[in-house]
Parts: sequence; C-alpha cells; structure tokens
Amino acid sequence: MKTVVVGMSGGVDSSVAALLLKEQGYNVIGLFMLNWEENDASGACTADSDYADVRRVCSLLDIPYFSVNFAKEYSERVFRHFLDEYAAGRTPNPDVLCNREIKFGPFREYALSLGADYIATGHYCGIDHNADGRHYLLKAADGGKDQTYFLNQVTQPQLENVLFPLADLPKEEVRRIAVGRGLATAQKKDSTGICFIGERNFRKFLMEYLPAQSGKILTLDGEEVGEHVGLMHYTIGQRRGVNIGGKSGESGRWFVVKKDLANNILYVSHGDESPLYSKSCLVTGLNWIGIDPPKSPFECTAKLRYRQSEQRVTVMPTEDGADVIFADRQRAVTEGQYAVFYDEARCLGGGVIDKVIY
RNA sequence: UGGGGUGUCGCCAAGCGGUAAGGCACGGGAUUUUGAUUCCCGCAUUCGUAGGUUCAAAUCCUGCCACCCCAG
Repeated sequence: MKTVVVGMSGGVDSSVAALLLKEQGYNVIGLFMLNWEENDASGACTADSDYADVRRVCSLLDIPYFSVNFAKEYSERVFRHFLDEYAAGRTPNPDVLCNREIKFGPFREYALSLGADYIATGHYCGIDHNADGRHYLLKAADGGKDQTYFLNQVTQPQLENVLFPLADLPKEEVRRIAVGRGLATAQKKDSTGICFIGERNFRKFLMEYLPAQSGKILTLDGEEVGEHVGLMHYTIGQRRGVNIGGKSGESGRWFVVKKDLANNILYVSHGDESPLYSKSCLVTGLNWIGIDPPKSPFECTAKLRYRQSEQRVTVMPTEDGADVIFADRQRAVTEGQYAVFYDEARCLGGGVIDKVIY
C-alpha cells in the first residue's frame, strides 16, 4: 500500500482531498503546517482552531496526523521578500512564493521523510506525470477555482510524487462530499486573504512592519487632489480607499494609476481609466513547467493577475527573462504580480512582472 | 466700504411652493488562498442662521452670518 502525506489546512478542500485518497486505497497521513505564529487577544494561537478541525477530520477518517512548524522558514523565505516588495512600491504575491518556498519545499521534504511515497494538497489543479519523464501542471476542471496561478513557480523536482485529488472536482462537488461524509469542515467558509496570515486589516498589519510616509496625491496633470497615507498602501488600478470625493461637474471615480517613490507621490485618474492600460511587460524570474526554456518568441495565453481570464500574448525571451506583448491592452498590470502562461489545459509556468510598458 | 454672486450629506450636485434626485467618498456584505477590480446594500425628518407669509417652503419675503468676484 502506498503512503501519501496530505497537507491539511483545516479547510474543506484539503479535508476532502484526504478523504478521497483514503477511499482510493492509500495509506493516508494528515500533516498540518504552522507558518505564522500569532496569538489573539485571549492568548490563544489563531491556528489552534484550524488544527482542531484537522484533528476532527483525521479522526473521522481514521488516519494519523501530525503538525509541523515552518514559521521560521516562512518568515525568512516568504515574508521578508513580501515586505521588501512593498517597501519597493510593488504589489507582491506571497502565496506564489509560499508554494515554491514552503509547501513544495521544506514541507514536501518533511513529508517524504515520514516515509511517504506521495504528497498531496487540496489545490484546485491537476498534474500529469507523463511517460516522457516530465511533470505537467494542469488547470482545474473547475475554471472558477483554478489555482495554477499560485503554482507557477514550482519546479519539476518539486512536482515529483505530487498528487492533486481535486483536479476534476467542481467546488460544489467538494462541498457535497464533505457534507455527505459529515466532515467537520463541510460548512467552513472558504479562507481568503494571505495564506497563513489570514484576513485582517491590511493597512494596520503592514504598518506594524513598515514605516508609512504620507504624501501628496496628484492627477496626471499635476493638480493636487488629496493626501495618501503611504505609497505601500496602494496598488495600481485601486479605487477604494483613496478617499477622494466628487469633482466639480464630473461624476467618475478615482483610480490609482502610478506611484512615484522617489518623490513620494501617488498619481490618480478621475473617470478616465485609459492610463491604466498597458501594451506589454517585462517578466523576470521565469520558471517553466514541463517545457524547456523557450529560446524564440511564441504565442500563448496568460494571466497577469489571479482570477483574470486568460489573455492572448506573445512571449519574447530575453537575456534574463521575457518581454510579454499583449494582443489587447491590459488594465492595471502591476509590478510584483506574476505573469502566468498557459497552453490550453497546461500551465507552462510564469515569472514576476518587473516592469510595465504603457 | 459700495455693487454683484453663492450658501442643500465629508466632496461634487439636482431641486425654483407640495413635502430632499444622482454621482463620488465612506460603512457593511457578496466574490476571492495577493492590499484590488466588479457586484449588492446602507448613507441629510433636513436644505448657512433667525424670523415672517402660506393648508403646505430648500424653494417666496425680511434681518443676520459666511465665503467668492468686481469696484476702491
């Protein structure tokens, strides 16, 4: 009997993943991972209730479970970079790094050290361990939940021995299974927010780690229209939170269109969103999944932000990355986010958006 | 100080005698394993202020106050 270690977060998805593997005849072990240590007002660790759910589910499934602490690794390999990016005025995506640096890194190694033949997660995506020796990352059947965007940085060695039990299941089906089997996590609300840090007042959270410097908000014409609370608190394309009211004679909304770190100025546009549209971007830190690094230009589809529909692009490899030319101008492409490439059902990998060309 | 104009929600802004539109902002929610975007809901018993006319006023009249513009 093959042994598989399932990364369990205490949510429905990983619970059902464990359940399915158990039904498929694997020797299943649940592994809960603590990546962020913080106590709430009453002194209780905020991850305790999640681990409690993991225990309930594992008990019901009659499988052993363990807990590991990767808080130190998370802090050094994900969170630090996250803060550096904000300090640089960019908009990082820590969850992409969390997968490469933690879940498919130390976590995977630890799981295998337990004697596992496979490791599995509750990600909505699929994998094809092809006879050609390559591991192809596939989009989830449930397009609305597909999470390959967050896995664009995982490497071939990291994908070895990996199973994604939820590949073909719509979210509703996962819920249905959980309810049908009486899993404690069946009705649990989907988690959102930065994984392992969770939902919280983002501004206050960031301010605990980075100094904020307020400054002027200007229009592209140079008119002063307000004051910002620190450039790190804004992202390109953002509307809410800018705190600027009506403008004489016009009824549009204000959008963040540019950040000038050197002068600590936030630029906004009223009504007109055209300044947000760009024609290409430079991507670095490329990781290719299941294909050799391209040497010549090719066309494919790409997501420039999670939950965006795929867009047609041309990828032109360069010395240290690629120029990605958009077939149609794209709105609010943001430095620090990832450009993730697709070829039909396959996710080809991706890289960090380093510079946007308007 | 003369002459003119304006004062309606934090910001724009309708209304012009019949019992306070709308937009933005803001708050809440839905969606979402990245602060967004998008969507839904909420948001002035009150119209600078004090009186008066009227069945009825933010809308008419009068005093006062504030601000703006032109004169000087």
